[in-house]
Amino acid sequence: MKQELSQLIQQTIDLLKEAGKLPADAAPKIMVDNTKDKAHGDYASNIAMVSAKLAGMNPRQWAEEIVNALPQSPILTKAEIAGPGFINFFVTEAASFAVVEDILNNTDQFGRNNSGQGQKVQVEFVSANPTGPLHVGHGRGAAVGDCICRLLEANGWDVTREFYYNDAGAQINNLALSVQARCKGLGPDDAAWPEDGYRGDYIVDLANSFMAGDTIESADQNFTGTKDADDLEAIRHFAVAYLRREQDLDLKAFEVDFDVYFLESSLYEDGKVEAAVQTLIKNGYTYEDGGALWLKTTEFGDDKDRVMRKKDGGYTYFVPDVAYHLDKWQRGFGRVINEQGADHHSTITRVRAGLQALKADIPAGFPDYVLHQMVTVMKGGEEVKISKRAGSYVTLRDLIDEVGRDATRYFLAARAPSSQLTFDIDLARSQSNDNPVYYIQYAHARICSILRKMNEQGLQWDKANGLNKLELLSEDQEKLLANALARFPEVIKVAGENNTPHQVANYLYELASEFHGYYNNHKTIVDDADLRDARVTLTQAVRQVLANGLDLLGISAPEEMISPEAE
RNA sequence: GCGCCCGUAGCUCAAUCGGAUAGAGCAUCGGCCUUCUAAGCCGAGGGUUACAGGUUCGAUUCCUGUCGGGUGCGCCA
Repeated sequence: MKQELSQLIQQTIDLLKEAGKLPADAAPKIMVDNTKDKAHGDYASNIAMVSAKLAGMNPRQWAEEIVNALPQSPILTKAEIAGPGFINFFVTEAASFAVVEDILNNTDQFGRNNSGQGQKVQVEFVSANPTGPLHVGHGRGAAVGDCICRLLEANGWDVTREFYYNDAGAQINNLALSVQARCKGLGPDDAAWPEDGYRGDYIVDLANSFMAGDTIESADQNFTGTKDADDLEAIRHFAVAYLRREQDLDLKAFEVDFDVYFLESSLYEDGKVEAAVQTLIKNGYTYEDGGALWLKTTEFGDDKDRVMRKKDGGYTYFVPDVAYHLDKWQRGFGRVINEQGADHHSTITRVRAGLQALKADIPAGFPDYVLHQMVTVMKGGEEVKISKRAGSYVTLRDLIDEVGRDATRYFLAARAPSSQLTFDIDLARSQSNDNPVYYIQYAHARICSILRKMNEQGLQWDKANGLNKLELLSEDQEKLLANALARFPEVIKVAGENNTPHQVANYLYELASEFHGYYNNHKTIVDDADLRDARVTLTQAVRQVLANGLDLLGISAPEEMISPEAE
């Protein structure tokens, strides 16, 4: 609808140019918005205010010129000038309800577009170190990252989901030492306990498993505990495999799947780290100082240069990161999005600087970053800081166990990533009107129940008849519902462009609210078969959009709700 | 000290690349269950959008500064 109106305005602008009332080279940006107040019509445009200067008139006068020049259109009943110069469009019932047929014809494809044109995009998210169970922050990354992927797919992109494992380095060493200490029966309070060792209960389980000779089957390797507490190398491999499996199970419970698991260690094995370093040296962006090798990141906007190779000969973490992102680029991903916690912010400049210094024709802004802020978990009015299993943090599994997958996904994805998030466990687990997840799902279930109820009464929904009789929908709320449905494609587009899945969540809440209001005020199963078919048809369109939207969030669309009493 | 994010109703948050009278939910108060699921609906009160300037037809949104909260600032990852 907005598209049609935009075209109409464009035609009008062209006519006015021909009439000499606008400079021929004027190209004002045409915007058509939904109105917030139905007294302002169905849609509004600010075109007169934007282009008044070009026409040398005040906005209201100019709006009149535009309205007078508007060509006849079958979708328009009238256009009014209001406020400082808005043009308010009132569209016909037929035009408003046309979206219903569109939805029912396109079913699960409705709202999607092909603006990505099948181009490859890679999204890296979660990327937790295999040193413990996933925590809430990883959960937010998983929810936001997965929703971003779903949005990109809905916008026609060819998406690869990737998880980067830091399976090398000091943290893993620390992990191995911690497990070894547990294998030897030591606890965090013992003098011989490794400094900064991992203290969580899962380390005990891990040590027991190793000493029991368990076999760990993870995605790409099997490892059997050697029961030898002195074999640190065996412990290291076993621990990584064990925790990778644990994280995989967490992600599975969250229904987040990855296409590629990329191991940091493979960058060393394949010589890609060394190759990147040699290129940086060759390009003249490095120097030695104090026994270390430095990268001149200041030439690319950093506030100081960074050490690449430490005095002990090892590389700092961002060096394999640079090699990794070069690899992404070489794999043909013209667009890469990294979803990670805001505490990794400092890496952005370094990685981008390193990529530029490689002189590989990588665009300066590559890759894109979506950073999410911290999550605070509340329960019983108090902040929850620890879980038994992990010790120092709340795990993703804790949340899923407490409130379920759907609610966890919703709450972690329903806020702008750049905002700090308070996760209220009591709210998320409440099966009541307080809880937006259930509110949206309930709207979907209610619509499904309409068909069930009709079936019980021996009535059939005649879809074709319903589509023919949409003109019978004369209630204000019906038109508002249709206008809300028509917004869905734009929500997908905007949320996809901005990597803001929370906009989908907000939209669904609004749509559900519109529906509940309509449902309570107007009976759907009425005696008049034509009106009944028309109303059922409208509600089925609502159901379809709710289902499509919930799918974008990775949340189920139940056909009926389990009543609280049944639990 | 420097970088980044944030500051909107008592609380949790929205506000469609700058649009009309800043919206929801919770909480508070008042209505609605012989009627398709009351897990719901309708209504009321509640705001100097932290503060001060600037840009313009118009600012919660953009710019500058101040204050406040968070986070990062290692030859750790």
